[in-house]
Amino acid sequence: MTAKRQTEPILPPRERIIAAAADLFQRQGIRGVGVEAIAEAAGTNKMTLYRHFASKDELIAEWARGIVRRKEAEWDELAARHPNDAAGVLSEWSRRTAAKLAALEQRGSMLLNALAELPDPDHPARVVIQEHKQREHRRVLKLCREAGFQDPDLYANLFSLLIEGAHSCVQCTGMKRFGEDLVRLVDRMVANTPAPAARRG
Amino acid sequence: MTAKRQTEPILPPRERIIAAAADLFQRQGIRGVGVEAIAEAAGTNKMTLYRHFASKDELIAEWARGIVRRKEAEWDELAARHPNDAAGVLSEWSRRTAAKLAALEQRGSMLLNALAELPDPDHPARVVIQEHKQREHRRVLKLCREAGFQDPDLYANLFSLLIEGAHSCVQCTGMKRFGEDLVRLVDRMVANTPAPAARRG
DNA sequence: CCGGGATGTTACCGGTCGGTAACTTTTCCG
DNA sequence: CGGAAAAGTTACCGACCGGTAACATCCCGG
Repeated sequence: MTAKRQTEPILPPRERIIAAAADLFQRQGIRGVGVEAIAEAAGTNKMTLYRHFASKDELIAEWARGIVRRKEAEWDELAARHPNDAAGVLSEWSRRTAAKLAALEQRGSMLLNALAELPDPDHPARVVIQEHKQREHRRVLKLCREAGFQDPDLYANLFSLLIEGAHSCVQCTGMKRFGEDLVRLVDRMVANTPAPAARRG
Repeated sequence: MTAKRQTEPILPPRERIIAAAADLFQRQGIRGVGVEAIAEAAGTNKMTLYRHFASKDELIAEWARGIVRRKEAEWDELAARHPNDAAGVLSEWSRRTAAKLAALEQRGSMLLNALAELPDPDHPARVVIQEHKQREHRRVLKLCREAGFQDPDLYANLFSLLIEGAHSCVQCTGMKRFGEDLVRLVDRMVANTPAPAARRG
């Protein structure tokens, strides 16, 4: 038995800690879970956690940075998959969002939840998330311009309101089919481009 | 000096406690403030707090019940002020929402924030909020039907997505004019009623 | 094989948390 | 005025929080 337990993935502790934190944050909330529980769930201990992260707040920020990184990579990938089709990118993004929201019931976007749980405007995670939201909105605005909307700012805000609203609405049961209706509404919005500049099909 | 301090309003402690909790919850988050701080901010002490509320969770629930009560009263008042004008009610609601969101910068809806901060599905405040959200969505759906939309379910979801999205977006700086655009979008939606049943001018 | 850095273990720190007991003071009303 | 209910005061409880010190151990590359 030289190999202790290879059942556990051989991921380095740092990434196991972030993965465990992501899981616990989602189920119990960021402030509802202690560092000890995170370390234990990661199959390690508090000391190792503090060797990799200066503080719990920094761990939270790093966890948020990972989510942001993946989200922006997905935007990039989507733009590459639909070249010269800004409307298609927006439509496909709404489709993916709806699918993701249907998968994880309750607890909408952990980025939004983190903003709600961390009111301190100087919290490292908060600035990470807000900067991401600004970049994302600029990207959406650019897409709306490329899609040829007559009022890109208005339509960019419409898109953002719909997407963020969907993330919020999953927390409240009772609103049925918000996922399908989200893509229907975005598709309807996209169909309204009067000058379908660079629309391929 | 028989009257100690009449500078403080003579509200009974119970309401002072809820008011203090509302203020602190908004500025520091629900989980970020302790009962002792709430009692002190209310000009009283922990024992009195616990004579009026069985636990912190029950205080949170009572605070949420107050918000819900006022919100539903405002819906009622709006319906009474615009009789036989469902579209006008929806439009006016978006206007009021935009004004409220502009007033309290950052930290969108405390009801949404509470859902994010209290993941436990059995938390008393959570059920209070979710039941309210269901009632509110039923009300919006009824208004959409009365307004004569061809697809009331879709438009009710659109309205909810826009409103909840606006509450979420105020947490992320950088999205400008979401308030004005919210009312523009709702008015545009309302203008789309093909059968303006009972629309008065 | 051996040495050093990365890990694991245990115990501990001060502080704060939600919640309670016992008791004193105020208030208010019959 | 009298007396009881309500409110205030102080001290305390066990549990947990984020964070650290000291030390044992493992693993891997030179």
